[in-house]
Amino acid sequence: MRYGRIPDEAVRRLPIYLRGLLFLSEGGQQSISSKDLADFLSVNPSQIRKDFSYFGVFGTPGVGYKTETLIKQIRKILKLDVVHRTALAGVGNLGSALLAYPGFGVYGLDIVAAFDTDPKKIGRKVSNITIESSSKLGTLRRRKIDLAIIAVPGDSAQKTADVLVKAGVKGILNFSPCYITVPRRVKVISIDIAMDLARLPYYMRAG
Amino acid sequence: MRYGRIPDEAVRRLPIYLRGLLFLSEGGQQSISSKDLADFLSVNPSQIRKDFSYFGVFGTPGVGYKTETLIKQIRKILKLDVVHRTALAGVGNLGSALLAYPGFGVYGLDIVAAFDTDPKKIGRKVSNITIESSSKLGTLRRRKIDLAIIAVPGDSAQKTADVLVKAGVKGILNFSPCYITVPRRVKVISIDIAMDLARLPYYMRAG
DNA sequence: GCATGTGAAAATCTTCACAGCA
DNA sequence: TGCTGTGAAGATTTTCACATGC
Repeated sequence: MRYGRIPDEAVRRLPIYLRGLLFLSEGGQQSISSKDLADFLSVNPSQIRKDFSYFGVFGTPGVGYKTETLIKQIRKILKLDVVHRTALAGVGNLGSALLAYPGFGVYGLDIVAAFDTDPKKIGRKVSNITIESSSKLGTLRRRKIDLAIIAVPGDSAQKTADVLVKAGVKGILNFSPCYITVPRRVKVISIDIAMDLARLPYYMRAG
Repeated sequence: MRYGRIPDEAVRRLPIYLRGLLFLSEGGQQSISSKDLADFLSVNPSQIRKDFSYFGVFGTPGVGYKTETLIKQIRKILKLDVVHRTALAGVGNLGSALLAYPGFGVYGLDIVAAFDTDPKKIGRKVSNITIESSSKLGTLRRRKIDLAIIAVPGDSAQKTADVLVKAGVKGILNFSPCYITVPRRVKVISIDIAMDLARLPYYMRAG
């Protein structure tokens, strides 16, 4: 499936394309050109074609890409064609919101377990998931859970990551405002909400 | 304050540097070299020096940067030296979590108002903020609120953005899974949580 | 004719390497 | 000596432009 070196940026854009395609495919059009998609997403059409070519995704000259096929191919490249069982570590305000978040399903991601250290929370149900003790994180491998979301306070983020890695998790989405160190085989994507907000004022015009 | 064209990437890194500096300054060291900071953040020291130079931030050869001064300068560049009053649109699960989120204060960002369309929510207090009707969004300008967070469902995100822009907001942090169109003078930064998670499986090793 | 796929060019971003100063 | 600031080199990414195929 790989065609030479693939820019990380291209991987980052693939879910954007997928989201746009899913939206546009609801309109029922059988095929879509790179220009159609580019206009919709406000990006450059060549960029889209080049990105697709990195992954060996090809369309029909003079026509475009078959919408359904394209969606399937992108899903397959991103390994979203199989459901990924995901665990949540830390069921505070943010964690609870993530459990209720409706957007994951679209991408074949399913939060199937939630963990917290607070004894008061353990056993409680949030969005149909029963909160378990963090001491049970070791069961993840047996339960075929390969992704995890860290939504614990910063000071315990690294410790949580260590446990998750030991439990066989292969990818971590980190919401804590901390840099996390893991073995190279594990991928971490970090979202620091405050840091994104912190960039906004810079772009504000005077007045 | 501008020294020639500044890469967007440099702006994106500034809050990362700031976060690291705040952490390291707690240790009490008066000055810090680009290497110290780079090691701590796992980045390249030249990158840091070059980034600083874009903004006219200079250190002392042979010594480094004066920690306190550096923090102040970065805050000023990012316009975080004045408090930014921020509004939240949409007090669902995610919105509530954001209201409770402790990380904004560090960057001088303060959520001072929350809005929702659900009559059942209006008047209720969440994290000490009384939820107001979305019909009151027009009051933002008078209340000196210049930033906003969109945490409404995707299908009303654009409508909400339109109202916010009309109400004088100059920057928007968008959590809805939608592309939002605004006048050029307004900056939008979007965070699509599911999309970030969707990139993870790609990097997973087989097995 | 129309839209793809792709080398080549352009633009951008990162790292190097070193002169210069405390 | 040690670390900065910065031109220049290198690496990467984006865009162009056009030959190719439907």
